Amino acid sequence: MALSLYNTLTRHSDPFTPIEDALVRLYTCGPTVYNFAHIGNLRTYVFEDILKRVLRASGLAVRHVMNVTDVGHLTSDADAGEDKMALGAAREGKSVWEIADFYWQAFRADMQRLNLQEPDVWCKATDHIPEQIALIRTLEEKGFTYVADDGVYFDTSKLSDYGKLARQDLKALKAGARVEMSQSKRNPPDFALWKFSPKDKQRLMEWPSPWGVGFPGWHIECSAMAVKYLGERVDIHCGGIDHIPVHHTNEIAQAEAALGHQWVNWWLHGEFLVMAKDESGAGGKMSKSSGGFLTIATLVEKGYDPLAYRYFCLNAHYRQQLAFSWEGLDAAAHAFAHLKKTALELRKGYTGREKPLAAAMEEFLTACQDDLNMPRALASAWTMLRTPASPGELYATLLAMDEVLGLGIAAMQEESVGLSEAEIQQYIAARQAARKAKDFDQADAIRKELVAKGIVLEDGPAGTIWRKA
RNA sequence: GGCGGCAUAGCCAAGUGGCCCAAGGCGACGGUUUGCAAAACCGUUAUUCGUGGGUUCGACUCCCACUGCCGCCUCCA
Repeated sequence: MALSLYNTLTRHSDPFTPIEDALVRLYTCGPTVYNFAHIGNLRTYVFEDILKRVLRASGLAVRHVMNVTDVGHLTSDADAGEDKMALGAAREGKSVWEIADFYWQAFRADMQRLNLQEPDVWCKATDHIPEQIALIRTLEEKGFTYVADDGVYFDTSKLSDYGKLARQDLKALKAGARVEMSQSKRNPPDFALWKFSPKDKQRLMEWPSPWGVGFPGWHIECSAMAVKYLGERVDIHCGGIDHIPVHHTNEIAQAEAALGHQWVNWWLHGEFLVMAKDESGAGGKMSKSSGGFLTIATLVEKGYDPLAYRYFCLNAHYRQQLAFSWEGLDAAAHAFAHLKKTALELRKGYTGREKPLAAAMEEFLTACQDDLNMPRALASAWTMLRTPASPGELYATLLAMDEVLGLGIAAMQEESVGLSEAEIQQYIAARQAARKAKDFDQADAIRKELVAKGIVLEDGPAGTIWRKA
């Protein structure tokens, strides 16, 4: 059993070994809580959940830390742009703290609906201002910072290996720069560790610091909290692929400058969900300005089970862009419904004593451990369901696989409808009588009546059963 | 403009030198079943992997060119 993971740092897949034998220190960049998470954001969290489950299925314990970014960072680089949290607060007529709490809870609800296991530690940026200030002080003492008129900056020219994660050529970066560089920065890639509040107005969120009243820069929170909760060395740090060039690059810079040694061994990044092109030609990355903004709530309104979206994500590899389309989601929803029906059927023959089929499990786990190849793992699950074995064994195997898949097999229930079981049985009996009398018009009328109530009848060898339409 | 990635059946998507005349799912079609259905099950659905060259005994898999699409370089999962 060998787990291999693709490391952005080395650009290839390597056998994974944790620093400490049986404990994996995992840090995943969490949400900025000023709006609902869209399904593109959520794809990354599904990938991280799979990672966690595969680590556990590989016999490793995991300590998982996720941050909540509740400090109002700016909508664009440097001094331009507005505070995202303040924007949200103004939009909804609430305080920034209410906004933060509301959207954090909304995020947790989304996680629950997608069967994402919660982290062991949730940490909010605003609860860790002293830790962030302490980290900036350390950097200052070591000579990595400078104070400009609008904040304290990290001097990237002091690090010889700045940008190693993104493998960016700093000169090329300068040449291609589309953004005007903040006047106060010495080098284009320099980034703020602490920003001062504007002199003419009070910010909704600000704190005193040795350098003046203000708020922490965006990158510093993750480093400060990761060190606090996971120690000076981290096994795996994850996030979306967009974090490679800026956020994670800067996290590495500040953390390694402060610690004086390599900080994270494995960087894993999830690719984007992109919108399939529509007739108007619109498509690409999901964002508020273009390409639509779909949330779990949107999917539920349209009648999809959130887990159908999880299944949809599992059908593609996490390092591959996944094109979202309603047709694609429909296909996943059908597949998921089929799986559910199969599981409920197999469960009838399950006593709780059956063991998972060893060969099938091995094939499944091998796929999971090959850099989380869930499409292959899922394929092996479908193949397993066709192997000659007792329903109980198949169900036991499916349950074991679901430890990783997280499709909620054990919790699946026949869906309830408006009518009681006894009432439905009366309809069935009446139709049965009509059928016996060869009065098929009457039998079909009863069936039609039930369809109108959302119930479908199916005549099988064991009699007539019903299910929700 | 610079950097990176991708292109596999109607759709989604694995595979990345011989096990591939290419996994799995969805859809479609045919069959079993049914009073008719539905569901389920069985079968069929790419001799071929964007196009053109090259390397090799052998390429979907490596190299080059071309075409198309996407992402990053700016807050961003």
